[in-house]
Amino acid sequence: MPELPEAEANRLRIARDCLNRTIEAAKPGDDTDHIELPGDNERGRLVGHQFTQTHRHGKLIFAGSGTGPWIAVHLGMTGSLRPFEADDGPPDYAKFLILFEGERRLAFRCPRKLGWVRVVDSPQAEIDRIEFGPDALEISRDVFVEVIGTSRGAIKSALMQQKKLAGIGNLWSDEILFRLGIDPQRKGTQLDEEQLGEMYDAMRNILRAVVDTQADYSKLPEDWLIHTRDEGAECPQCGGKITRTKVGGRSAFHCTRHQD
DNA sequence: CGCGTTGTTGAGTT
DNA sequence: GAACTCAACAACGC
Repeated sequence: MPELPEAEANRLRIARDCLNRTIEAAKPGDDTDHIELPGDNERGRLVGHQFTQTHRHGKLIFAGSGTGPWIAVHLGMTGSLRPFEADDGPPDYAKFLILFEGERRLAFRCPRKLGWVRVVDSPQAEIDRIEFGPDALEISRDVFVEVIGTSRGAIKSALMQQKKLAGIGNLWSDEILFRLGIDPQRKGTQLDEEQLGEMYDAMRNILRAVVDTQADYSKLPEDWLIHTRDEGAECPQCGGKITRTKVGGRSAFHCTRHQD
């Protein structure tokens, strides 16, 4: 589930259903080998506190308060946050559970165990520790142009580097380049200032649009790549052919006719 | 059964 | 030495 818009949709679920309720317990779920979760001490720190605020930076999700500890959550490839009622039971693959007063609970689902949960002092402390760059929806145009325009590697890889720019992953980097007609292999240093400015605008417009749907892809316009990410598919913009290649070790989909 | 996977990391290379 | 590349990680679904 997880790039910036998907993380934002998950953050919203905490903000909507899990604030201002005293935490009675926090505990690991089933089959938690090889996944990073808070230990006894960290879990104990949460008890008796409430979450009163949430925050997101790139793909990182936070919940906490002005006076207590925070949780930091990274969804990995397949993670999600699910508020639920005690009567309904936790979802499958729940790896971490927070029990609030009353019946409300929060589950961290993570079927493939590439995500993690930490107890931290503040969002900023964790963002600094991980050395993530500016959030993709917060970064200024000037900084974006500088950071991406000086990247010597593939433009797609540059957009996905969280230390340059936090929040973009494989799907939305493809969508941005598809919109602009730029080949994912092109180098950042080959793009002029005008192209970089257009990229900044496209990035913001695309991420905002996905956030607005709460990452429900079926609500996105038909001519987006997201609906056609298949080898050999017909390009919804120009009728060209969608091709899968490898860029920076990841699958990249692009139209061989209008992206160059 | 083999392959691919919306993420990151660390070792190796330019 | 910074920037970059790539295989590895875990485990599920097709």
